[in-house]
Amino acid sequence: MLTIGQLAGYVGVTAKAIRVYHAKGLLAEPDRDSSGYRRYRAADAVELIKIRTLAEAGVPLARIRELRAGDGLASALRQIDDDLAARIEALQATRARLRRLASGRLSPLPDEVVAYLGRLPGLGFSERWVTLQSDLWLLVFATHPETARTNFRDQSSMLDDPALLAVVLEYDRVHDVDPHDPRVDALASKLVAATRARYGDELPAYDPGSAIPALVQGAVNASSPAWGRLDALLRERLG
Amino acid sequence: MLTIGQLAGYVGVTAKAIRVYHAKGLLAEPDRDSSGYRRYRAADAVELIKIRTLAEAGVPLARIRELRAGDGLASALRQIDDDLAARIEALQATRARLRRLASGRLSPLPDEVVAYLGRLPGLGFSERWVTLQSDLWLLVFATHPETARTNFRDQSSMLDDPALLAVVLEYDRVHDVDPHDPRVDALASKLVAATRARYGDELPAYDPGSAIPALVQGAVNASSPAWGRLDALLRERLG
DNA sequence: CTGCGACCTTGCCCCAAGGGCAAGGTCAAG
DNA sequence: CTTGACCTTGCCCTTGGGGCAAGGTCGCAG
Repeated sequence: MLTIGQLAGYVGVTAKAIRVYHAKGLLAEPDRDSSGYRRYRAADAVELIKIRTLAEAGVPLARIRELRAGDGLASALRQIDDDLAARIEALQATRARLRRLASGRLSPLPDEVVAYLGRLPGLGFSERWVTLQSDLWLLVFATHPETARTNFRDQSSMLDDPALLAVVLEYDRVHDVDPHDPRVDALASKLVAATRARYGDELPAYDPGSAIPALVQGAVNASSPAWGRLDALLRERLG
Repeated sequence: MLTIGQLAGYVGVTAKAIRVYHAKGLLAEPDRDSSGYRRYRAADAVELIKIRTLAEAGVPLARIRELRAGDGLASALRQIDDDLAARIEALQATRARLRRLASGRLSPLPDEVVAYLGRLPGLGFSERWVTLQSDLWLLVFATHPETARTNFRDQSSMLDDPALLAVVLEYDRVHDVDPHDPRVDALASKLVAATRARYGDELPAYDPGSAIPALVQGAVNASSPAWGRLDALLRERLG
């Protein structure tokens, strides 16, 4: 007949854990010897091993108790197995993300982006615009390292075309006007035309599984009612 | 500028979690607007994504804070990655164990073992012996389903040889005698002779990575001083 | 202007699955 | 007989939040 410490040692758990299983009704309390010590038999070890197997699979203790009481065991086991498979996959995905986090430089931004941001004030952009652009590229480079550079070059090259530059500058400027000012509507038309000229009917798509475009646009819209309206107009007209 | 709920929604966490990260010093408190609401910028989203990536990898929040404060980041990330790999393997092992638990019948014991246990009282074995045997095979079948049957047939077939049966019966009987009674010593000699005759110098080995033999023998020894001494003598002479 | 519902704020208590410690009883060995 | 290693119960501590209360705010509709 085993003491609690021996049982714990053999099965590889702590005595405290065994007491917890007793307290939660997972494992039946064994008989006590004359001095009040719990005395276990090998059958208890079998039960304990089963409990640990389930617990290590991440099954909550309360659920383990139910399983041991009632039946429906087989289907529950199948579900636990599926769950376990999902968790393994999730961990592998996390691991991949972590690798990217480790390899991608954690320091702020690529030099070419820093240079781009430095040019903006000289071209007439507001400080607010610079901050917004900095935030945007920070986010995009952090979350889509593979495609960020291509996207960035595409976007930043717009400043080399004086006509496009003027449109973008106007975007910056309408921040503070009334949302229903006719300039907002006019700017929307110009942006639609410029976009069609640049990309045709095939708009460049971000990773559809990502919330980043929504995040960026949400931040932009929230900072000015005029920009919010502008965004609505563009959505409507570009479909 | 984002509110806490928007940030939470975009990154896929709850607002409460973000507040917790603030409280634990993981994420800097952002500026408040005029009504006291927290207002976030895209850079905060980047930080939050990094924090979540680490948290999902199982890194404790306290550790994440240290990592973000001090450096030694690269080696820490490598270690976290190793850790993650280990956890994935452990889960896969657990899954395999779970499968065995599901496929192996959970109901007590194979019929042939039940039949064997039923024969024991008629052969002259004590109730204690029957209990012990039941416990033993329960454990062995639960933990070593592949080899249990072979082991069991080997052991149970001993009862078919009248000479061996007598020795095993005597094992049962010496339970209550004094450990230094000469019968213990004599029985040890008989057991050594019988073992040598049956197996030669090559003793049958259990899975060496398992604690089951120790568990069973520990339970046996603990139940009687005479059996404890018998075990010591056998180890000495066979070991 | 006044709702209304959806948001935000802080503060508090609650959960799982034990860990750790205290205060006392027990056991085996020297 | 003492010592050290066990055992007993009871209580508080931890992690990563969840949930609720009580109150302040927001934007929109009537």
